[in-house]
Amino acid sequence: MTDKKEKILQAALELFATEGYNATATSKIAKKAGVSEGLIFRHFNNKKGLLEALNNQVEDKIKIIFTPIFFETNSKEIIKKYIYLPFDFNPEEYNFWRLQFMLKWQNEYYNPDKLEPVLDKLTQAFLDLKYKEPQKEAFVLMQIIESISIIILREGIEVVLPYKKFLLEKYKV
Amino acid sequence: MTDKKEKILQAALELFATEGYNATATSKIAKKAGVSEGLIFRHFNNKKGLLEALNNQVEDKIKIIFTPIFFETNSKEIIKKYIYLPFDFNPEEYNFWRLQFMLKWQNEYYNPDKLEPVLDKLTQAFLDLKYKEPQKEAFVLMQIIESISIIILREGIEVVLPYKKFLLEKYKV
DNA sequence: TTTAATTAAGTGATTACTTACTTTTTTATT
DNA sequence: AATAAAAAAGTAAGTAATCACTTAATTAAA
Repeated sequence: MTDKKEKILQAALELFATEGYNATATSKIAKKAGVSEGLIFRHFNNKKGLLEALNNQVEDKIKIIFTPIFFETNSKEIIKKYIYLPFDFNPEEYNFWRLQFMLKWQNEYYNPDKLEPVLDKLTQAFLDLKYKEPQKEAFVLMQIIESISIIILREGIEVVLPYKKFLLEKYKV
Repeated sequence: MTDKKEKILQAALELFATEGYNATATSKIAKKAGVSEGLIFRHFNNKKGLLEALNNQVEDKIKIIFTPIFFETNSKEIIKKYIYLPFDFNPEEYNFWRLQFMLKWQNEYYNPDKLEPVLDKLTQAFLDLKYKEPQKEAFVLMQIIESISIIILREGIEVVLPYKKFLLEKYKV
């Protein structure tokens, strides 16, 4: 990937994540990236291609984040590591995840199955820990962690920092 | 409010909630409402005015939804009624709430204080029920209910219907 | 010397919004 | 109740600005 192509992606991500996809003009992206507007279309065909290039990174990033959990065998550790997730987000990637969460509202990009393996892994853990309804426990915990992720991406981590300890104690992990 | 003004608001709400605010052209709203485009600007000054007119309804609607909870004195009933909330959403108002949740991603319209009285009421209930950290319990429950609300608005109520019973039992209400 | 990267200057289509005008409703006066 | 005047509701046909995207030429790299 050339230097300028990278710059374009970076500028697009920042603008899409803060102003929204439709509100971001390609001219603005070019200006921010310090390139001519035409270069965007040489490298990415059209505006949508830009968004898709950003979206193509999501599977890799999800994999990176969840790999330590998938390799964990101790049930309490699985839940513990999962609770840690949003608090360990790399701030440099806030924009990336912000965009992903925003896109959930555009049906075209919404795929609820993406996190099914995670649900399964958590369900196994709750089952092992003798929870009565492990699948539902897993689902609810995922909703809590998703909510906290969203708050962090929108308002920063400070507001929800106390809930790390609270959740760890609540689930006794 | 005249008949056509109402039609414009209704069309705008539907389009904003499904396609997004920026992706919706005023010409499209006029077409859907069956009025001339100019009438939109006569009644609402500009496109943003349309959005603000819709947003002005939110305080009233929040009040309507939460009033039964605020008048409840029995702590278990408070939590019970709160858990019921998303499952009792009026489908005719799905678009309205969908738009509200979408707008949360645009900083301009995001106000986290709006639900503080609800947090207080739930905190009181958890305190009364001898929970160790009532304020945090209230916060987490609110996140769960918000997540479930979002799923209902995006995918329909069927997917999360089993969690009604599950949550009621989890909180013993 | 061929290929790829890059740009400046366009393009037609669409955008939010305006203007000038007509129609309908409300108000005031006989 | 009838009528005239004023105000509000509504429309058709614009407008300039901006949009995503293209073209033709230039520069740099392989």
